Amino acid sequence: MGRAPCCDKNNVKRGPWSPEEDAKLKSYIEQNGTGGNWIALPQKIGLKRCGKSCRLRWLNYLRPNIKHGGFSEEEDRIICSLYISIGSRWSIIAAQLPGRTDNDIKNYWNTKLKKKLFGKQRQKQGSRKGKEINSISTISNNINNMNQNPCWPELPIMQQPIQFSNNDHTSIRKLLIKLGGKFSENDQLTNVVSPNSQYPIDNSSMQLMYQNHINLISSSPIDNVFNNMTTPNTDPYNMNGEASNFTAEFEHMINNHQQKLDGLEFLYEDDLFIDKSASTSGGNLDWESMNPYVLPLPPIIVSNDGGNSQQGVILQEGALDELRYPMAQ
DNA sequence: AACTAGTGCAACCGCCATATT
DNA sequence: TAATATGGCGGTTGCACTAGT
Repeated sequence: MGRAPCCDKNNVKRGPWSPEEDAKLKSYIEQNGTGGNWIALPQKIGLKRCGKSCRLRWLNYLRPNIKHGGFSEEEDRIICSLYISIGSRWSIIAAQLPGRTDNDIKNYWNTKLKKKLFGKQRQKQGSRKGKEINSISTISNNINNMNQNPCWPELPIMQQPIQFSNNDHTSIRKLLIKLGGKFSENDQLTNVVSPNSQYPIDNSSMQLMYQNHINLISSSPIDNVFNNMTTPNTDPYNMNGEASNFTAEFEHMINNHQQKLDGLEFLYEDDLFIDKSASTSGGNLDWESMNPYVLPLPPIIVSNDGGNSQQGVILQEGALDELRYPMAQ
């Protein structure tokens, strides 16, 4: 038993919007707002459209300050780095790109960026001995698998925001809540302390940690982003174990989630840096020991008192593991 | 000129989360 | 508290357009 449809599909118009419909919807919302009820809106203004369709049309096309097409190199970098970090959370990615809609970014990724990155990789692949990638569908299947079973630990908290302002953490907040977290009263990501209390951290530290990661990608031409993931690196870790090397992150991802990477061999050729044997022999590396090499693990409070005593991001018990080891869920 | 394959994008679908009754 | 309505999101589809043959 499915749910009743939100509208009578036989009595609503579908397909492309006419300029008249656009004008009706736009002028009504500009004058009256949405009224908080999209479903009722089309009847109010005499449109034979589903409320959801109206909402989509407004958000993706009619809303003021929408940018279409013409993605800049900088936007490319941001999209790629966030996609690599958090996967296909288009709404969160869109929140970092003013004027862009999630739909636009999704389309742009699916039609251009993905091919730009993975297509290049494919070209490289073709010139190598050994494994073959025969078709674009193999690649897209691989990407789909990655989406469904994200291979890397999800660390969205520190990685997402381009700017760590005090008043705009909406998307991060939503994601955290999705992951089981909750916010303290003042609703700010400040004064966050790790469970082991070794990293008291403030906003600027968070900013720095995040930028270390994001800059690794965003400082390079976009075409090099993927190369950074797979090109052998003679010094994958720096001596301080700082979280500044994307290759290390990728290695970690592969080492810890080998079983999830079936079919992704094109990402890690035999002659690359990865010691696969070490990864499959039951030696799941502990996150804490790996972490200094990989990514700045966001310090998180595990709440034992319902989150009343401290400011910051407070995760319910169990949510921490889900955050750190999503594959185990 | 006609056909085919590829591309880009708007719109739809279905699921899940949240709000309301 | 359960049922229902609505919002929001990511995945997918359909179609117009373009390029290649």
